[in-house]
This record gives sequence, structure tokens and C-alpha cells, in this order.
Amino acid sequence: MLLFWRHGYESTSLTDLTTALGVTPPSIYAAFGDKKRLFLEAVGRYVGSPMTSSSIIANAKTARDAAVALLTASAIGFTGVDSPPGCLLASAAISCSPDAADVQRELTTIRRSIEHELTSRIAQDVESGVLPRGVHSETLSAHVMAVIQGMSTLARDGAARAKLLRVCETAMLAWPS
Amino acid sequence: MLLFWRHGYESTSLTDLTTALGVTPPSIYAAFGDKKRLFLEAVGRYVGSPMTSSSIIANAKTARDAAVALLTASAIGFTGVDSPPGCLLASAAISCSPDAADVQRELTTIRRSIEHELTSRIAQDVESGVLPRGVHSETLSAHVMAVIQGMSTLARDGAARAKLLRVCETAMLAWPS
DNA sequence: AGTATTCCGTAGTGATTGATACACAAAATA
DNA sequence: TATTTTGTGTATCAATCACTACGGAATACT
Repeated sequence: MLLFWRHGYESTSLTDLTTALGVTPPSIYAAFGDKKRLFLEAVGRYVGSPMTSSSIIANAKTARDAAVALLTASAIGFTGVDSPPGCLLASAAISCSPDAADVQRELTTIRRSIEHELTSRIAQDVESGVLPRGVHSETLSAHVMAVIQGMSTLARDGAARAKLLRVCETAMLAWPS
Repeated sequence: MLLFWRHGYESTSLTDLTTALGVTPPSIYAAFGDKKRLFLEAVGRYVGSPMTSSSIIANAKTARDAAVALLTASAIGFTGVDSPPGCLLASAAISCSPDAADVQRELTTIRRSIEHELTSRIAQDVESGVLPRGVHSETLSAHVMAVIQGMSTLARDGAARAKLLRVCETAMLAWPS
């Protein structure tokens, strides 16, 4: 997972994986089938630890809290000391060859589902009057997602955690009162 | 440039390039040296057309105008009908093998210089009183850059131009009055 | 204890990667 | 017109890619 996180799906060779794991290719292929499924397994581990975006959104009292929690968790997760900078979902398969188009679509689906969950949570608060009527939930959600994906690039470019956390605060200034 | 834009640096093979250009490998190597320099040449063409970020920032009356112009130009440029979705700078060399680390650093340098120019433009408005004292120019600039880089991912995931333009408006709600 | 099964390392598969030696042809120069 | 220079295609380079056939060792079952 860390190798895919740092170097991406296609640029992580089987040699990289076997040497890092201390095993030989047949072991990997017996356990996972092929490189594609191994990668998706690693993605599953990434999105499920330590806390899923879904649970963050579900456990938040308000949509605003959900947005703050998502942004903050991202800023922290993208600048871990013993993990590659940035977001695996945002960087591992952004640009790839046609052979990996299905892998690319898989990550797109995950990103869109997170965005959709946040959109629904916002719409729920608009519905219940917590957020003013007229708020465009889809746009508000897209802005939060854009900041998250963008912070991944900033982190990869060397931005410190404190800087990303300040970006989160700034992004939340766009949140309707 | 379009091939690198769509598939990234490493996933664009020399075969892709030669067949698209209608030439054979020796012609490319005689003209550009190697794949790395050809890519950087394509990047230079990308950042210089039709308008550079530097000129957008320089020609804007205020830092706010610069931010709006950068965001809008990005939203439009990332959703062109006859160009790949997203931003070449944001996607072509985000995750790559150690062999391409220098290419990665090159794009990081470009991204950081754009961010730095915007930071300076904001600081200038704070200095002259156009923006209130206490505004953290670096954070404000980083937020704009994050939204831009994030919109690249949204565009690659299929977001429409109108949606990205609405994201731009939302992002500008975080701008100090 | 003897047999069957699972597991993994050795070694190598064909295909593709970026990059080149060489020869020939067109064009520029003398 | 003769000669040099430039440029491109043919064919191929070693290296690496994801992937696998096969044999031997360790384990599980009878």
C-alpha cells in the first residue's frame, strides 16, 4: 500500500513489491491473482483505515462538522511522518495508460461516492433548516472535495501540516452561515 | 503535449509518440535528445499557451481579480472539448518511479512558482491596504492553488465546466472582503 | 508412518520499454 | 556538378515489464 501510495499504480513494479514484501512473484499471484487486484486490495485497506470517509460523514452532527472533519483528517493524513505525502486516491492512478483505464475508473468511483455522500449530508441539513435554503449542496460538496484533492498535491510538493490545516480553515470560510 | 496531458509522462510510451507524430524514434531523439526533454518541452508549451499564469497575475488589477481569473481560466482549461480533462501540471507526473523524480521536481517547481507569485500579489494588496491587515497571504494563495489542483481531479472524474465554475464562485466566498 | 496437498522459490516466458547503430536519400554548400 | 551535411527509416539493442511452468520442501490428512 505504501509503495502504491508513493509511486502510483503503474510505476510500482512487481520487483518493487516482491523485494519490499520479501517474497517472490508466484506468492503474490497465488494470493491476489494479478497486480490489478493487489492494487485494489491495497486501495481497500487505504480507504478503510483508520476511519472511512463514510463514517466521518455519518458520525458528524452537522454537514459543516462533516466538512471540517473530512478536511482536517485529510490535511493530517496527507502529511504523516511515516507515510508518503498526499492521498493515494488522488495520486495513484490519475494519469495512466489505457491498460489501466479500469483501475482509474475504480478510483473515480470511490472519489465520486465520497463526494456524493457529502452532497447528501449537506442536502439533509438544507432540508432540515440547519443550512439556509438556496444552498447548492452539490457545489458546496464539490468545493470541499476540490480542496481535499488539491491539498494532496500541495502535500506532495512539500507543504507542511500546519499550512494545510490553515488552508482547511480558509476553505471553511466559504461555508454558508 | 496532448498525449502527455492525457496519459502522463511515464505512461506515454515512445511508440505512442512516434505513431501520433508520424515519425520514427531517431527523429525524436535527434530533435529533443531524450523523452525527458521532449516532455519538458511539451510542459513549456502547456504553461505558455494561451496565457501564462504569470501574465494573468501581473495583469490583474487586484489580487482578488487575479484569483478569480486563475480559477476561471483553470475551470475552463480543464474542461476543453478538444483537450484532455484536467491539468497537465497537476496530473502528468504526480506519481512516478524514482527514475522520473527529476521530472516530478520540475513540475513541483512550476507549481510552487505560480503559488509564490500569487502569494506575492496578495501580500502586495495587504501592504497597500486593498486587503485588510492580518490576512495571511500564503494561506489564501494556498487555498486558491488547492482548489485549482483539486478541480483538475474533478474534471478528470467527469465534472462539467459549469460545475467547476460554480466551485470557483464558492471558493471565492472564502476571500476576505 | 505413509500419502497427499499446499506452498513457495528458481528460472524463464513473450512482450514492451527507452534508446541507437547503420545505411540511404534529400538538401545545402563548394 | 561534386561534395558534404543533415535528417529519417530499418532494424535492433539491452533492460525491464507483468506473469508463469515446474520442482522441491514443508505441512496436513489418513
